[in-house]
Amino acid sequence: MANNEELFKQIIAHAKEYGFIFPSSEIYDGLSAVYDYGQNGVELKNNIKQYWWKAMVQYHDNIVGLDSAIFMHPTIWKASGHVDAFNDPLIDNKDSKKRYRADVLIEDHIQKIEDKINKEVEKARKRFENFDEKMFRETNGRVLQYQKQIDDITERFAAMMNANDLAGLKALIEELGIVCPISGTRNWTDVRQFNLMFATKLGSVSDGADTIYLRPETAQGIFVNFLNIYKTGRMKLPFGIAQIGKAFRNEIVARQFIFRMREFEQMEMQFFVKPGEELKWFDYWKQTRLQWHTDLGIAPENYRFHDHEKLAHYANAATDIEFKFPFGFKELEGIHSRTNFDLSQHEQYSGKKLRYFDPELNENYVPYVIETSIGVDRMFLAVFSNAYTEETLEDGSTRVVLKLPAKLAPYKAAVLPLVKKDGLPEIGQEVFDMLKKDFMVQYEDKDAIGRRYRRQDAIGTPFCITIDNQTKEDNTVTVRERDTMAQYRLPIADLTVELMKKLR
RNA sequence: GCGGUAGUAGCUCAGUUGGCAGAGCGGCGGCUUCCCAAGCCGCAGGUCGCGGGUUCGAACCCCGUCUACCGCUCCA
Repeated sequence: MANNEELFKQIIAHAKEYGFIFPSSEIYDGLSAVYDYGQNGVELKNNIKQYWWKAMVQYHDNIVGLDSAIFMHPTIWKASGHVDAFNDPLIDNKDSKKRYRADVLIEDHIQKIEDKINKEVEKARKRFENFDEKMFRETNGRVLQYQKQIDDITERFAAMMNANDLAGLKALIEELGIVCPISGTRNWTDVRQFNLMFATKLGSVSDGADTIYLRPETAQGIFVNFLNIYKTGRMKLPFGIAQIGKAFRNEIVARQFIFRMREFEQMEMQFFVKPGEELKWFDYWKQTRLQWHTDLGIAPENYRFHDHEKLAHYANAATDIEFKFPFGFKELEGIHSRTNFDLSQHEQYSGKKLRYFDPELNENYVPYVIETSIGVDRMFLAVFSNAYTEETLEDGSTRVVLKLPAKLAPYKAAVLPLVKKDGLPEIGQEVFDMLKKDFMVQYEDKDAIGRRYRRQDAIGTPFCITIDNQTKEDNTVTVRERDTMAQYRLPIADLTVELMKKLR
């Protein structure tokens, strides 16, 4: 495990040293869990997005794209459930260092009192023949006393939750004598609210509802545009809407480099299907998405499905594609069967009909949805950490090479005159000018050739094109492959076509 | 948020008891070189994470703080 920690640190250091990822605001001491993508990182990231967009939008005639705004009407987040779900009051026990949801602690306490009532009922049932449970519950003194406690607590608890009275919740927990199940003490911190949505203010929304949120997921932008795209695109079920965009979550703890950031980017596709067909399509997307990953040439054993046992309230099936990161298998992509929950919620909150008219059945209904959702940054980390390789060569020397899938590499080729004289740089410039129209290419003529190869290895450039004296005679160049270091000669005129072939 | 560990040049790291802030690699300008880093010459690059305190004097001691990594916790 220590080895993996060391490896992860080296990967992070490499990402910085070679212009892939920098800590945000670094000259001001940085900003926790925010990162910037540097000159090579932005290329790799863009290539990942393009690979996804092509696979989803370009290769499916029934999937279209969308770029919805980050700002959205605040009611959307009430409809989606995020306003409530992202507002948990949390409290820590200072002795056990464990954190709990304050509302859950109180609910558990209420449950304990209910258990006591049930015990009384069971005792009585054994004692009396012709036991009338309803009568007993309504008349037994001890039960009534317990029930009164429950009613009191529930009433005050509900009022506090509605009023967002955090100090009151703490007082209630202390008053009820709730102890930490681990430490057994009542040594609690104050109750704090962790709202996982970032709020900001918009100038003029009616009725003082001027708080708006930075979206915590891109999916809702798709749902609220369902009708627009269905109508204007003349879409027929099943069809999908794909979107790539930033999302923001005020994570309590954001950690592990770019794995969990406060500002991150998602690639989401919502696939609308006929009710009853959702599980068929769920399986289809499960396989299709896994295929997308393994098509990159990354070993399949780095991936596994993790099917959810406990489903969210809106889902009737869910799985994660997990990837073997340097710190273990973690979620890379989620595939969820979200039923018609989201569209139904938006129907209810907006008062608009979000329905599909099915010409075959001659009736309309709210479509079901299969969601595929992958984090761009997590994909970046998966590809990057998988590519990072330290090799010892036959002659005992070492090299660090990023074995990136060629189509994702920041630069596709480097043009390198073998020496900086004899007219070779001039030819190199011509080759560079020819290739740059179709590919990201680098030209470099400083330092010994071996050193330049190593530099290109370190940023994952799959091909190095070397100009030598023979080039002047027959217009051929050496192509050197990154992973094998094998070399072969090609006519300059064939370079573009050959590169295209290799990058498909 | 709690605990542990760390922060000195772009990177990796030395820095003795408190006494002129260093090395290797890398970068830049040259030289050399016809195929895989560590040949030669030269140059640039630092408020020792930040703030305060102790001291004649602080990279070093004390306090605070920020950031990162690991563990706990959280993750519709």
